[in-house]
Amino acid sequence: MTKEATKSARKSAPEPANRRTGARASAAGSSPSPKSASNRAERAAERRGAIIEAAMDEFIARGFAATRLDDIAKRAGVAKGTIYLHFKDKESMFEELIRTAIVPLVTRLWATPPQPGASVRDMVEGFAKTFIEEVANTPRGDLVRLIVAEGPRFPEVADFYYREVVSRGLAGMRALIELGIARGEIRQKNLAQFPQIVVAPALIAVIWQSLFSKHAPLDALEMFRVHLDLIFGERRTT
Amino acid sequence: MTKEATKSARKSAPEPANRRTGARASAAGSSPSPKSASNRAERAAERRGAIIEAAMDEFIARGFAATRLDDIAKRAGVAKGTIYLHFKDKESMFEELIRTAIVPLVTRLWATPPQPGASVRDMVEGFAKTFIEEVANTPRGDLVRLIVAEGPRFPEVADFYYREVVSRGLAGMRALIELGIARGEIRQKNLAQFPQIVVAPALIAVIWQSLFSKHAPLDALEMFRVHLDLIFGERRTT
DNA sequence: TGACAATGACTGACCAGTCAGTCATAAATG
DNA sequence: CATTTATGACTGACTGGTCAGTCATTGTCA
Repeated sequence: MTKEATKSARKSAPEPANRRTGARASAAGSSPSPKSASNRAERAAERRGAIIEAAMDEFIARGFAATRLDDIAKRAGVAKGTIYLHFKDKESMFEELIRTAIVPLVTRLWATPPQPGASVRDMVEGFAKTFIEEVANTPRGDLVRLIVAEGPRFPEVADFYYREVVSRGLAGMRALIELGIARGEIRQKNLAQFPQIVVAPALIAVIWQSLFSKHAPLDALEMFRVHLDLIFGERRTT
Repeated sequence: MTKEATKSARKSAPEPANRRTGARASAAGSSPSPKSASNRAERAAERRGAIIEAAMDEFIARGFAATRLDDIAKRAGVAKGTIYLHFKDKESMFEELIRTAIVPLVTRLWATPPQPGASVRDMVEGFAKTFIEEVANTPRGDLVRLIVAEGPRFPEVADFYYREVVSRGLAGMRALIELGIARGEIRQKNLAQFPQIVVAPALIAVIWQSLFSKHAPLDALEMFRVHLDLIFGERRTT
């Protein structure tokens, strides 16, 4: 080791890159005071947010074990001790992180406009479109990969993910499939037993983007459409 | 940390379980015995094998960063220094490990009896059956998860995996799909563009087994059959 | 000013990688 | 063969660096 330590630059992960253009800095500024966050509680919340965001980036880039709290602190623009004012320890920080990140993600996904007149296919496709645009093709997708990666070592996280995302998501999808069957849009009745099948290409897309996209880019949305053609029958106009 | 260290028992991962029945212990006895490894080179190879196996278990259970070489050594019944007689360092050990584990895995998978008279569906189903029985429902499946987990941090591994498994596997699947289309077994012509779709449920199965099977067991093979029904049309007799 | 927030130097556990020494085996010798 | 010498696989205590978590000190708000 010794000098290896220096070789691959001990910098934080890849880089903030797209410093979330102060969006949050002002986000806290819902208060009338124009002079940024002068209020104590506000500043604290702001810091906490910065820590969470920084930690997210680092954990995604390096995984749980290889992430250093010093790096998180540096990236968040905060001293290491500050982290411990907000989180008990590294482990619970990780768990809480995932939890707080998933909720808005799922909310966002289920916020699809109901569109009463739409066909089931359109609903599923709209859902997929949102997922691919908002998750698979963005850093959020890595969150999913992170859960797959660390899940077995963090049963709490895996359980939470199963309860809040997987089981609900599959239940919702199953309902949609049953609706599709009832309406005659879907032939294959057994499909309702395995909603996973409908969702599978979405997961593939997430994994593909973070592992192989540099070797062979994947048009995830088009792939999903072909998949839907299998389920609902062709409809391509192209 | 402090006492945390003790809490979750610093034991190795889950357990060696099948102590390689003292093969070596007896070797120390009278050497003339032709059986077991009495020869120097043989013993070395045996040790190397034990290290690889132990390392595999540990890496799968804990991920790269959290795995301790002391644990690998202990599990392999070898001193830590011995590891360095066989591998340059932890990182290259990990890479070599994956490489040596994948080759036989892939070989095994492609060793499906060609069965000249079989339909394309039967071929794909046979392949899936092998995969699910030999990979998804066994510890080998965790190897796949390990690659997904560590891939981004080990570009070498990801590249290797793409070259040796993904691109070949998809090419083979594409050929099969085209055959299916030519034979009229498959309607959906666009499917050949995305062989990933055919394979997707297999990957889902692997991930499901290691993350969620305790919450809700998944009959992977049945799921795959339903998926094939989508592609080839129903055929269920059950 | 008093109370609380933030800091970052510090501690101690931990662990990858090393290396001087051991000893079973193989080769050389009588 | 029996005995001595050479080999190198194997060992595990040790080193140097790293990093999670602490806490005395310093800064800031109300």
